[in-house]
Amino acid sequence: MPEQPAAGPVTERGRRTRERLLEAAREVFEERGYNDTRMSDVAERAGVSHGTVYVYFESKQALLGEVVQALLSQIGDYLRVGEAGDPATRISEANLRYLRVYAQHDRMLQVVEQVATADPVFAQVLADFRARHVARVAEGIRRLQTEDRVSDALDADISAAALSAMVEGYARHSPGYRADDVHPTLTLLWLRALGLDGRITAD
Amino acid sequence: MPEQPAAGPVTERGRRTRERLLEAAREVFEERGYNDTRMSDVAERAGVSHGTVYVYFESKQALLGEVVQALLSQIGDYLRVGEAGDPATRISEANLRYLRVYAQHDRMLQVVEQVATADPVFAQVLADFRARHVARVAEGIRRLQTEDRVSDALDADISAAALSAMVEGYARHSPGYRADDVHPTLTLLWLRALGLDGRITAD
Amino acid sequence: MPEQPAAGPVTERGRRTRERLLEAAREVFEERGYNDTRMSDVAERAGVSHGTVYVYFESKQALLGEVVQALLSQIGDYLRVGEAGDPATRISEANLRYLRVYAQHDRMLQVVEQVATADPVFAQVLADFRARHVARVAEGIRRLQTEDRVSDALDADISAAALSAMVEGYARHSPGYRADDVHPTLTLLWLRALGLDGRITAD
Amino acid sequence: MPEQPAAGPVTERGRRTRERLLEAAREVFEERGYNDTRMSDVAERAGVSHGTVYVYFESKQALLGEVVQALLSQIGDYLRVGEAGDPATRISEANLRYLRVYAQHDRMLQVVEQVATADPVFAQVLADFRARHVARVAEGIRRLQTEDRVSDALDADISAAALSAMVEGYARHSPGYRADDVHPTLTLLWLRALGLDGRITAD
DNA sequence: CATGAATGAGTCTTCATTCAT
DNA sequence: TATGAATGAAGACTCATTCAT
Repeated sequence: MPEQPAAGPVTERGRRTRERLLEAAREVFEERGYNDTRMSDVAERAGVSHGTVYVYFESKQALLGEVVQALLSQIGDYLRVGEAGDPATRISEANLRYLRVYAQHDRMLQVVEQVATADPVFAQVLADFRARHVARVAEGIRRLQTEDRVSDALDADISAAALSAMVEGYARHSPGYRADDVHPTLTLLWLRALGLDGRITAD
Repeated sequence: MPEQPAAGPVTERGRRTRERLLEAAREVFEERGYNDTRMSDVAERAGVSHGTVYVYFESKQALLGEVVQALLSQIGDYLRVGEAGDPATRISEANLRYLRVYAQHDRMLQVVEQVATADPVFAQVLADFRARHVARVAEGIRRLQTEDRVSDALDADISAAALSAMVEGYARHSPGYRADDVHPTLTLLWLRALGLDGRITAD
Repeated sequence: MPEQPAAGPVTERGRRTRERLLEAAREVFEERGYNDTRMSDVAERAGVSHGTVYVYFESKQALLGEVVQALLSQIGDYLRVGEAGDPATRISEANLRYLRVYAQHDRMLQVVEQVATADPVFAQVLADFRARHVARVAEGIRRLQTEDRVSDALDADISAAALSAMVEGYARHSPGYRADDVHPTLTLLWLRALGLDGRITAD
Repeated sequence: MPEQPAAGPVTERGRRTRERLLEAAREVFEERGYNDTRMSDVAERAGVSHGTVYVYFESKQALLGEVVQALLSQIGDYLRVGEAGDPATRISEANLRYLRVYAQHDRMLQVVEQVATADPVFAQVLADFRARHVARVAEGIRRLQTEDRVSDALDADISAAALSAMVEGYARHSPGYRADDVHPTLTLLWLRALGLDGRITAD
């Protein structure tokens, strides 16, 4: 009966407490950032004693790890757009979703980045997440290049990284943007950059 | 940004010590991030005693403030491109500079961002810096729109923010990129997005 | 020594759980020492849940108390040598047993001593145990002095304490000794010190 | 100007504070044992703030380390007896010194042993100290065997360990003994055990 | 009997900052 | 100006113990 560290809760009550702690942690991390959050803040927010946090999470870092994992998986799911429709539509939809989900998780993503600056593990998690996203975009661009719908003059990987960064960066640095308002322009930029906006290109 | 202590150093020796401390601070902040840097690390790196740092800087935050101020002003100067040449050339040149200077100050910029997450003052400094940059880009776009060289379908402010974010975001998330290698693709994307690449547009 | 909780276990199952806990405690105490042993370690080793330990033992200290009580009584029994035979033989046999039993319970005895350093109750238990042993030895010496087989120049109590300490101390500080190997020398020293080795003494 | 951890104090004031801390630590460790001593106890006893302790010692363990080192070196010096005089006199003198120094450092030695039970580093330090002592005694016995003044029937190493343990063990387990009172008996036992008491031996 | 969730007192340790010299 | 000794607030983490189920 060896106990794994922070083994999952067995009873329903335990499950709920753990859930409450994760939610509380997400909230408090968002409000104060990682460094300025005390474990007891999280406990208090969850309505439990501060020792209880350590029943479910090995350390502050581990707690953040679980919050981040949940967040990224949630975001990842939301971002996955079906293969249906023409490229422009798919891109448009993807951008809209990105802008929406980013607006929603604004603060928490900032916090993860903050931690990643000083912690290689989180830096890797974030880099991987981003890399997967970019890889999907690059794949799409390559397919369009095969079909001669996107110019081969563009490096698919760099373009994917750049266009993804454009949307992420816009979202990150424009606090309080309204996804539905900015989405048309961003998508238009994206499509025109790739030459997918119906214009006749010279190359 | 926090102000300097009472007055700058008067003697030459003092001036040099202060300079050494600023340089040491920049180095150590880059290596360990803000939070993980101890004032004594900075002192040690500068070859002075622990308490000496406080002779020149009121607090750790003030020290960072001065480092950042110097950094941003240096970057700002470097980024200012002349008004000469056609738009494409100017944009190309601006992007190249941005990619180069970002590569150079990679870490320190990350660190500032890290701090900005938890400190409104630095957040503002960074936001202002970015806003000035974006405003200049937006101004350029608007001028081109006036001249009918850029479609009015694009919102100038959003476009400026997005394209700036594209370059900055690419630089930020692509560790070890070579400015000269990625620059053509990024500039091409930018120009095509604005319709400045010589292609005949449909709108 | 702390007393047992309200009453011993009533069911057979309870008796077995209790036994398992005692054995687990002995093992874990030996492995990690008292302070570094967590109650949950004991529970885990015994294959029961965390809280179960408190069903049978009032506290960590009480648990140790029972382990020690069992240990000392077991050792005490083993050490009791019959009155038969000449003194030299009896002493030889006693030493052999001591060396053997000490080797066996090496760690646990160290642990008790460790605790005794900070806990007067255990210090007393240990002192009493030792005192009983020494008293028996002293009694033997006094008898031999009465019979003029041991010089009156030796203080019986001090000698008893010293010779007992010699064997115990040897055992304690010579990790991995082989009882059968060192026993002859130790016994010889003991006998000669008392003048029981057949040599003609001058006094 | 790389700072070694806990670099030695530079000023006289620092030297004195460090000294006071070491003395305070020795006292408090003796009074409460290692585990029950809080760093703030030491600080308080030394009349400084609790943070100051960490200016001079890296950790609680390191602090104990220094106390022990000082103690053992002090004891070691005191124990070294000159080569002058006949063996019996030298042994007598050595025992007297041992009993005296042990009585003096009673508690602290116990504490070290307590810690050694759970900490291999201290266990080693103690073992080494003891081994050096025993080695010196064994060397003496071997010399006497060469000169035919001690029987070859005795294993020199075992005898040395045993007789040393006899004195140490007596000292350890007889709280409040008076060195001058018990010394004659202990020395007599030692000498007779080795056959150095002027009696004619049979072997 | 057994479980495991919950508690909270207890401490070490860090480090920005102050200050006497 | 420079030093380095001293401070003390702050916070993560441990674990014996309790208790509702």
